Amino acid sequence: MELHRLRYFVAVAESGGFSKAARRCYVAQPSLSQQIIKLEQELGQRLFERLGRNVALTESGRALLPRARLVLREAEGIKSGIIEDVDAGVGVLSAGFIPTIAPYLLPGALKRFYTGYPRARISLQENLTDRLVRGIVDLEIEVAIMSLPIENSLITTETLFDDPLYLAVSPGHRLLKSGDIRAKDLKNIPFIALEEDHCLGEQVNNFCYERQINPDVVCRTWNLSTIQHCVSFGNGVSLVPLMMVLTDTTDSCVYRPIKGRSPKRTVVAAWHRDRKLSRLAREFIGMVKDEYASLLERAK
Amino acid sequence: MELHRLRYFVAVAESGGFSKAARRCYVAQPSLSQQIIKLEQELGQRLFERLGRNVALTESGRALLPRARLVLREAEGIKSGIIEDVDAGVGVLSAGFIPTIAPYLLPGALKRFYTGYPRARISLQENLTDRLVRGIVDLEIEVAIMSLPIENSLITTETLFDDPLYLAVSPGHRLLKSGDIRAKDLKNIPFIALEEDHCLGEQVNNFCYERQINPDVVCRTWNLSTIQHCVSFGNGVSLVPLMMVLTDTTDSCVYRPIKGRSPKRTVVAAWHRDRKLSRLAREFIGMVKDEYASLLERAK
DNA sequence: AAATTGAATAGGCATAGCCTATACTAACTT
DNA sequence: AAGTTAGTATAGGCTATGCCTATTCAATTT
Repeated sequence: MELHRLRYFVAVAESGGFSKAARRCYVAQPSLSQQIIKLEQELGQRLFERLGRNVALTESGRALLPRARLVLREAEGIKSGIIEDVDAGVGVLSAGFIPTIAPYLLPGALKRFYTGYPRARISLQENLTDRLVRGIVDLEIEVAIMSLPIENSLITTETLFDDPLYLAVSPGHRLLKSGDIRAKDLKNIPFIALEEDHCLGEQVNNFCYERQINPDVVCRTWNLSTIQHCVSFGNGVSLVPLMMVLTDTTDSCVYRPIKGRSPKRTVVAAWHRDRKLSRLAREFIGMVKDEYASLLERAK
Repeated sequence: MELHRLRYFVAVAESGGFSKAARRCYVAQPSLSQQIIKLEQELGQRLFERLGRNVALTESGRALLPRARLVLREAEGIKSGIIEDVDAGVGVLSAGFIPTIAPYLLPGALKRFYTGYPRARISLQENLTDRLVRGIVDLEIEVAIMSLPIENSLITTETLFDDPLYLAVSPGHRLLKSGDIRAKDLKNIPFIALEEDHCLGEQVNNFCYERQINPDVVCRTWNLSTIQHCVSFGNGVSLVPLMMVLTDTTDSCVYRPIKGRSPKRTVVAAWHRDRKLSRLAREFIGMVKDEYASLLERAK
């Protein structure tokens, strides 16, 4: 089944003759006759009744005509169609988030995205950094929102913002009584830590190591919200990202910045070095950034 | 836009690589690469990002994929589709009727047809014999229901039935008092005739001429129902086809057969000599015949 | 009967698509 | 770090397909 044969067929059916159809298609009449014959052979059906100088569709021909028109219309519309689709933001974006960002930025970013591009869809993956990196390299993920460092020369990053880490304590904790809190104040205080598989856990670890704090880790967990609950129950303190602080609507914990060289993580968008980001991806990155800015704004 | 390029494109998109796609399509990898490049040129859009051994769809590629699948699916389904359609009686039948048959047989035949072939459609033309003949010769009409004679060597006919002509008189007409009615009884009686452009008018004319009746034609009309009304008002008598008699639900006229060599017309299906009738056409012809038989049956 | 119109057939030609061979590149191994 | 492997792109030759012209055949028109 080839398209030019369908084109010829439709031309004959519409013009009512091989010669007229040939002129319309800018080919010689024998060429067109041959192609019609081949089409008839391919379908195993006679398509026209040739009666002297008149040509009529057979029953099979009548059945073919609307189908042929449909296929041709679809095929001819492909080029304009894909351009329109891209312009209209129709498409699927494969994005990734690390678990210590997703709960806080994804909901708002998603809302912005679907408002701006109602015909687009997102295929989302929430995973640890190394899995996301693998996904990017394997071209399964177009862009991922994660945190530095990323050690992979195949990956390009664009920094979105710095997310400071705040100290989370239970209400009435004794640290709250002493004005500003500094890194050294954390020494020998019961500490709830995130598993080191998470980059955030690693980052907190490094911070403590650099400041020569040896925290008294009473619990390691996989989940920031678990940490939050542990802290609120007075089991210890922790360092949590500002985006979590800003989206915490409970009053179960009290959060304080760390004075001095305060800890932070750098949030980036990451994609394959050699890949040109799609429009949807670029827009989405911007929306994640906007969402964080809007969290800060609302907190004022 | 050619189909094999779309096939290759879909294969690459689905298999995630040019080599794998080439194996799937049973072509060499370079051939496939070339066709993809040509497709990209044709669309003016890059469809894949080639990154080392990985291949990913671009935004345009993602937009193309569902469209390409659609076109291919439609194209591949054409052959089976038209066969199914023909089997299922999907299609359009171009049929013709002469005006002195259509009102009496068409409604019933149509009902049978749409019951038996709900997905079929009829394109109908009601016209005088010579126009229908022209339509058949020009292949605009596949089959026409009309009456002999038909003088055209391009046309084949199949006789469906003989339709006797009955005498129509007003109730209480004096002819009713004298037992059987014979042709000679019509002499010098006011007569309502059909225009001779209608074959029926011609046929009645011939009948009278052959029997050496010289009817007193008080009115010539174009329409059998006008004749009926004229007769019922006592303006004269007429010869009308039995199918009209059988479908007349009023009691405004009384109908009587003509004894002796009674007049009749022969109703036939006519089509182009060299044309093979479609299944729908053959079925339709049968239904017209059935409808007449059923009129006779009901009248018993 | 001659002329005209239109479809089918025959045969040559050009090109599009396919093939093999090879180059090039990236990623994985040792 | 160098070699190996897997995969895509490029080059060049070949074939087959589609197109062309010329011609034949059939039917209708003049």
